Amino acid sequence: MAQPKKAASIWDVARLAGVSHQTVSRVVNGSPRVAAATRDKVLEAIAELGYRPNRLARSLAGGAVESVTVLAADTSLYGPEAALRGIEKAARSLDWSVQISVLDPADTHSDEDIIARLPRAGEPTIIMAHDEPGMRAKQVLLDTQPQAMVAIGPYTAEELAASPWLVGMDDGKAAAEATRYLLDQGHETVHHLAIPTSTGTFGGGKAHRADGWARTLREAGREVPDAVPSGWTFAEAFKAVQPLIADPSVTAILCGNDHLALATLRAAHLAGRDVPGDLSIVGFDNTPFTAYTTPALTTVNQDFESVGRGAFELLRHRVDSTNPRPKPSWPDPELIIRETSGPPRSRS
Amino acid sequence: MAQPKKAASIWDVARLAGVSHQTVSRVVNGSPRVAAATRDKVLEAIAELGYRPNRLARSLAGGAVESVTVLAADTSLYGPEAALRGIEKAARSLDWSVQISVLDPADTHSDEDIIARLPRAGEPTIIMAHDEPGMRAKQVLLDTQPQAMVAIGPYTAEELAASPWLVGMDDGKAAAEATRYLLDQGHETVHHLAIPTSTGTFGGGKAHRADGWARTLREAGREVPDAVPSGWTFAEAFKAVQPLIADPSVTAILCGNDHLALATLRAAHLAGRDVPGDLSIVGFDNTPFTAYTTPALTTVNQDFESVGRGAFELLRHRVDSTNPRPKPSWPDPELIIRETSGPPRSRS
DNA sequence: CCGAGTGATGTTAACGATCACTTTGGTTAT
DNA sequence: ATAACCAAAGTGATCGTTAACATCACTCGG
Repeated sequence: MAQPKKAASIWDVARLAGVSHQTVSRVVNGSPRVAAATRDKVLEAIAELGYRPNRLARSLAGGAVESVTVLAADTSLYGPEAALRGIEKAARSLDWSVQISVLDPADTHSDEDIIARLPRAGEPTIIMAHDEPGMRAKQVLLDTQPQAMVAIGPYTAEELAASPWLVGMDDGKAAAEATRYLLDQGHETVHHLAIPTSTGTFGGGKAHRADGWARTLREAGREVPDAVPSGWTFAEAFKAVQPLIADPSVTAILCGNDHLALATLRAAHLAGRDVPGDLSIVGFDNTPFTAYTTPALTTVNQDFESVGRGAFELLRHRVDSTNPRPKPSWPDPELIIRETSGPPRSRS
Repeated sequence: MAQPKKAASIWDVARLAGVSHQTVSRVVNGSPRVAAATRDKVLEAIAELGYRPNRLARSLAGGAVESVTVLAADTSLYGPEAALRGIEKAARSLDWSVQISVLDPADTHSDEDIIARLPRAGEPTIIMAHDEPGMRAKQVLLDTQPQAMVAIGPYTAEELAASPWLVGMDDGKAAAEATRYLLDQGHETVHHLAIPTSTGTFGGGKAHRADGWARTLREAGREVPDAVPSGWTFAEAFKAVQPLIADPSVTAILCGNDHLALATLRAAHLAGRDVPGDLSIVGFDNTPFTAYTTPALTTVNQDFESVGRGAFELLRHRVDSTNPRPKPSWPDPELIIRETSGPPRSRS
């Protein structure tokens, strides 16, 4: 206890078992070419010394890679969190180790900063490119080690097919579905409270939520109101949505995610607007809390976990092309209709 | 591109710059004993080759440690997430690298499984011991490498003082404060919907939420109803709380966290019980969404981020005792009164 | 009875960095 | 002029592990 005795190495085990270190290595890695008696001796020594292999040394020595680093910023959102779970599960089932490194959204990381997150050059990496820091990180890794990276984000089928390092879902399609549903309910038009990545520097891709929304309105020959930009937090959303809430001609708001939707619901309640009578609100992501708000939020469910799984499979293929390339799949979004949406109350 | 050309090593840089590998090492690590001209040559070579030091090799060679691994299970709860942010910030500001390894709550990890999470024996580790898998992990690490671990969890001042590897907050005290508040509002007694760790195998510590609640009721001479055990999910909480909702004599429920509180609020609404008229509900943790539900949740705020920071400082002390031992501090819990609590409606 | 094959081990050389020394020159004090 | 010193740079060992190759003792077929 007072003596922080150093951890046993493969050599200590070898000495105690009376064999060479290489034989110990063979036992540890389950090589078949070890006599049963020897194996037992070694295992005994391992147990006695409490030996555990040093993963750093192992991968330095060029052993199998079997480790992924996930770069993510905001893991408090349900989508990324679920995708992460998918990656974890897929990786664990193959005995890969998974490390997560969190990018600070406030901080603007320099390129070196981002690269320094990786334990070594060429470390297999999955990037959650759903927000600004993630998209930055994607660019940096793309320039640095494109062969050992995969990014998750909102992309169309074409984009996915064109870029061998992308995995994602077509958020635009999902937004289109939600918008069409609101139109079908009889709303004149649908307003949009947009997450930061749908607008500004990084936004504008056809697979983005705002794009799917606008496209659908145009196709239906409706007026396309300006999308209202919001920050990621409840407080920012609450503030940003006020003009929409105050405007009685607004009867339906599609929100960029469920957090924005909850803030909108709250704002509507405080302003005395009835939901869904005066105003329909639709969220995005099917975050667990949405089923338990009052009224319960209508939202769009997407299978993030399977996207995470797909990202891991693709990474495995890219790192070692003997692994099969998973066929790109975009899980179909599913609209979950609950209590915050319905037909507009007919004007008197 | 086709050629996944190997990453440049320190030797490649040395050769290109016409110096020894050791000089390159000096430049990279900012040693003062390098001539300016040499430094420039080396930096140029580094830039040209896109060299980045291999962290694995570096820590193998016995360089400064400067890396923490955080073991956590459920990071979707606000508390752990905020604590993690605290660790991240503290670590980054000293240029330590942080890896997170997620324990699967469903899976019962074997001891080796948990240990295998660490990149090497002796890796400095912080464990989020707020749930079952975390508590398991704490035990395992305690047996394996107590000198390089710190655990975060609910502990009393005495427990914290006695165990040099613990950091935490006195949840019992916080629960006591919330319970006293409800009693002061005039409620006969207060019921408790408990998180799994407050009951069962791991529960029962004096710093646990359920304990603070029961203690306060006893001290006030009130009847102490059985705590109602709940799982972690909304669905489990919703189901578990039904008997309390159905019982009209129940006028106040203290919930083990904000998720349970939201489920309780939803259940009360569906059962037609008015909140806070018929029923007061108090949550725990001040999860961001609590300010935006309708009615907004009364809850207990705790400064998780500073606990995370404290954990990192303590770990630094334990790994290298020349670093000062941070004085244990338990940030004071703060009751945030919003709209789900108040005096009971007087019986007619 | 001998050479080839084979299964179980040992030996040596990386891997990419740091650490503890050693060497090389040029100043400075005596 | 010479010892002493110092800054700048190099050399070799080392960290814990795996890969590649070498060795050794058997067994087996001809």
